[in-house]
Amino acid sequence: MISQPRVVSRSTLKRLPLYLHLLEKLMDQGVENISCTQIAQEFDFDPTQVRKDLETTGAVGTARIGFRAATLVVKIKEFLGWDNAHDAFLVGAGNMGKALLGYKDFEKYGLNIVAAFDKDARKVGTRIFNREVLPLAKLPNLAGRMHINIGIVAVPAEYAQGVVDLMVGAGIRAIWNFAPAPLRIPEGVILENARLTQSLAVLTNNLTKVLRK
Amino acid sequence: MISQPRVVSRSTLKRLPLYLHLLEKLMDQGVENISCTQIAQEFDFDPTQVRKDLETTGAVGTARIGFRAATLVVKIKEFLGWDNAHDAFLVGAGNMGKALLGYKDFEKYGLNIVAAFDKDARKVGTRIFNREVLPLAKLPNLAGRMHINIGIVAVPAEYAQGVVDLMVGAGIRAIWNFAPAPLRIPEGVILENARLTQSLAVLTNNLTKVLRK
DNA sequence: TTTATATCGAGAAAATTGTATCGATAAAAT
DNA sequence: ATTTTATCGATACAATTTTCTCGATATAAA
Repeated sequence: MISQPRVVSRSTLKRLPLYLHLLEKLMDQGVENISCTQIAQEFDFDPTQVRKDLETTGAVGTARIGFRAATLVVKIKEFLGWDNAHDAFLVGAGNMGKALLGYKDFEKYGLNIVAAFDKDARKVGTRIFNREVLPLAKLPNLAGRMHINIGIVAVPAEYAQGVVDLMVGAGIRAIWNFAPAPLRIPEGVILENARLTQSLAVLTNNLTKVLRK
Repeated sequence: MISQPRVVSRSTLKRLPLYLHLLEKLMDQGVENISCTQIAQEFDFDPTQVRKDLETTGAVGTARIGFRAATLVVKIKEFLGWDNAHDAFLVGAGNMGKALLGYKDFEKYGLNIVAAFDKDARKVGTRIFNREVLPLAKLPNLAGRMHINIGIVAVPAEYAQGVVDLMVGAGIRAIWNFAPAPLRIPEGVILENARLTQSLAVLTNNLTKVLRK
């Protein structure tokens, strides 16, 4: 088992889940082997690009056959860190927070939201999708005791930095941010922004261009 | 007024909303002018990159002063098509659909979700954030009459393609997809995927790397 | 008034990412 | 058994994106 300190591009990393979804769908349909060409066709990608992406996961295929779907799924999951569940805390039990708590598929992707926090006393004590909403003040203690590595930020922009500081202070190593705010984090902590507005920007800009014609 | 058929990179398009959020925050604080250097510092970007991004919107700055925040906001919004509201239909009144319906800020970004649709008879007729859930069968007729350009797909993966086909048939020009499924669309229709799993993949892969150390 | 400094704008250079080519190989067809 | 075809894996090439460099300009300081 070789553990390479590979340099993976963000682009590759973002394509891998697409392949994974497709592979799972195809496996449900009984497909056993799949070629890069097929995958590429599905997404309108270049076959070589797909091959390179798969290469980074360490998967090997055979000529004329392609890759074994089952092996590929395992390899991609391993590579993404989706083979071992990561426990996560979520802060902000608003709409976005609720949607995330209700998103069943996260488990498949190795993410396990074990508790939700909110500073609003009215929300504290309620249950959302079978997880109790706890007071924010309890986060630091619990995060340490439960060895939580991932913190999900689903609060309004103005509170986001405060929540992040609390999380980082509690030893959380990775922040998944849904708030539209630039966040400051110390060296060594991972920050990933999941911003809908970025995606929306691409959509509306393209639409505007098309409509102008 | 010059209407340039500019070639904008996706990357630039995705950074623009970040600048916009920051600008709005700074304007609230009374800031009138801002330099690319300042913006760059906030996000850890290269100042030149910020300057180039802003250039694509047609904004012009002055040496030693920077850009007028108010002008910049207008320019970015214009460029992204966020100055005129686009009406949108949403299909899928599940968790993700509800979260999107409850996301007040979309209005600020020129997106106005005017109706929600679902095929589940139990959901039809209920109201979510002040919008009635309508039967899916009514979508084509209504979309045409109301000149809807944007369709938001928030259904499980297996129904996504069917919903998209319905939308496209109803004259919808742009699809914002939240389902983890590859979608087929005809030439001329815009497809933008807003997939959380991609963002999650980047996060967990990085976290795995850090934890292995 | 003169000098220093911050910033823009434009173009060149570097880095990254994506695409094309080609030999090797394994299965299928002849 | 031989030829054909699909595919992998590696490498070279092209395009795109980011970063660097530099002259021009507007304000502030001396």
